[in-house]
Formats: sequence, structure tokens, C-alpha cells
Amino acid sequence: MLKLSKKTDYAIILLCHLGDVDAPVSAQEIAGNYQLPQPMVANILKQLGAAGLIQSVRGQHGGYVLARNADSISLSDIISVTDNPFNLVECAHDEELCKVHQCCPTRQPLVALHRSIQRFMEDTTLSTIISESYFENPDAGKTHHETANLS
Amino acid sequence: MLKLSKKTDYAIILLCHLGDVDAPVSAQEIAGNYQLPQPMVANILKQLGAAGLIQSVRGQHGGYVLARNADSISLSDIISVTDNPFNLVECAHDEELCKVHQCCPTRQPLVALHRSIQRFMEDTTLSTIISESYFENPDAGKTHHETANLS
DNA sequence: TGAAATAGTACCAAAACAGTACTATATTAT
DNA sequence: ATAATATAGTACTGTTTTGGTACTATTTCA
Repeated sequence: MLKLSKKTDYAIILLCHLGDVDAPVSAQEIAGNYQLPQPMVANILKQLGAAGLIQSVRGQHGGYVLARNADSISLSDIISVTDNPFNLVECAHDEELCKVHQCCPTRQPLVALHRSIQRFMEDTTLSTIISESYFENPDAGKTHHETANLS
Repeated sequence: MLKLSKKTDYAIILLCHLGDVDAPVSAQEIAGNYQLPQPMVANILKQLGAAGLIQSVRGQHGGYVLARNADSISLSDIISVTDNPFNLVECAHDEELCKVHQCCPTRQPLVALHRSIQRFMEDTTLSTIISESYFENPDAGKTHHETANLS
């Protein structure tokens, strides 16, 4: 289905939160804040850490902080970690995967759609997301947010 | 995952084919032509028929023809039938589905992405696809195509 | 040394996907 | 008439993905 996975959905929320504070934030803290399943949140944070999008601080009072500036983390980066590298159609990146690229009636336009989406996701950064969410909700800068359930 | 299902992939191929000929084409004929699994092709055609995108002709020498002009069948129409109505995030259509739309940090930008993709899929019609595929491959008008495997 | 955190996996149930199969009905050629 | 060739409708199944849990080890600080 053409839909973001919950994992990606959650990841965006977590990253938005991290982009919003300076001190390390723990998995438990975020999970409690948005009422998301704690083990899931922990796992996603581990993955985001392994991918280098966030940095971990171990030990008591540890947690996670963004590894780079919010405007250098794109939606595409996030999806690559929590979903997979985006591929609307398999042949979008590797033309040879399509056995009949010589006369495939659908490749050209689908690859065009793929590129269009890809570009959008590269242009949309965490800071875009954060600032847009502020626009919709002036209170979002507070420490406490409510449950979120998007995708 | 953010990927087209095989069903949608096949559906586009089938519709392209139907948009290319005037006489009714049978499921068997198309399946053989592209070397796609015949029962799948048959099922997809049934679905497309039930949805009103194509018209069926029963009995011997029966088959399917497009129910409307190729430029009035959009990618969005197709995906609605073979995948589901497109929903990048659940709250895109029904704001109330998101329990915290008041302070959800991700809704605004994701809905923007949703709309952008949605619009692209509405603007891309079967005739767009067919003409673009011709541009890539001048031989595509022939009766016989090779196996296609996109998504 | 114990509490609180991350690190790294391994696991599991439920849903979606890809594909098959079967029965019924319609149309046409013979 | 009836056999052949289609669609119509629907139910089924194996595999993969998704969503979520659990466990063990390690790090850090009070």
C-alpha cells in the first residue's frame, strides 16, 4: 500500500521532539509523552542512532539528541532508515531490474512520479516539519505533547 | 512500505494495453502477452470492471475494453481500485481520525506531501502514460509486448 | 553497587500481499 | 442443442511485512 508505516510515522514524531530540545531525551520519556509503546520507541531510536541521524548518550540521565542540524535531516533520510530506501517501483533505481525496460509501457511515467516524490522528501527537512507544525499549533514548543497516531 | 503493489503495477499495464486496441481483449490474451499469471490478471480485470474503469463483453470472443476515454482515467483512479484510496497518513482525509490533531507535530507537512502526490496521480492519466511509453519506445504500439515486472 | 539508560538481537502474532481455485453465468460457433 | 470460450463472484492459501515484545549485555552516574 502507498502509506507510511507506523515506524516511520513514529520516527518523525520522535525526531521532531528531539529537534525541539537540547538535553538528551530518553526513550521512556518520549514514549510517555506521546503515549506510544515504549519498546517500539526504544527500537526506533536505536535504529535512528545506528543510522547516524541521532546520537546516543548512555548511562543514567542518558538519551538521544539529534546528530546533525534539523535542516540537514530530510524526510527521505528518515524513511530510508525506518522503511527502506524509497522505491515506488523496483526499476526506479536500477533499470536492469526490469526485464523489459526496452518496451515497458509503465516505467517512464512511474519513474517520473517516483522522482517527484523523492524530490519532495529530500526538500522536506525536519526543520520544515517542525516549523510547519508550529504554524499550525503555537503551543507545540512545550515539553508535553499528546498522543499522536498518524499512519 | 511506500511502494506500488504488484496488483497496481499489473493494472496499469493491462489498462495501457486496453487503451491501445479497440476490440475486446481477454484476460488470457493479456496474460500471455506479458507473461503475467493468468488468474491474477483475470481477477484484476474483474475488479477494474466492477469499479467501472473497463467494460466487459461476455461470451466467446468476449473480453474487456476501456469504459471511458484514456485521458479520463487517472493514476489515482487506478490505485483507488487496486490498492485502496490513497492515504499517505490516515488523518489526511479525516482529521478527526488523529486523536491529537490539535498538537500533532507531523500532520501538517505530511498532509502537504499527501496532497502533492495525490495531485500528481490525478494529473497523470492513462493517455499520459501511454504517450510517454511511446516516447520511450516507438515499437510499443505492436500487439506483442514482453514480460513486465515493475514493482 | 544499584538504578537508569542505551545496544543488540531474537522473537511472535496479526495483517497484507501475491497468487490460486472453484462454481455459476453469458455468448457464440457449430 | 451443445460445446467452447469468455466473464462474475468469491473463497482460499502460503509467504512476507508490519507492529510490537522480550531478553541479555553494557555504560554511566549517584
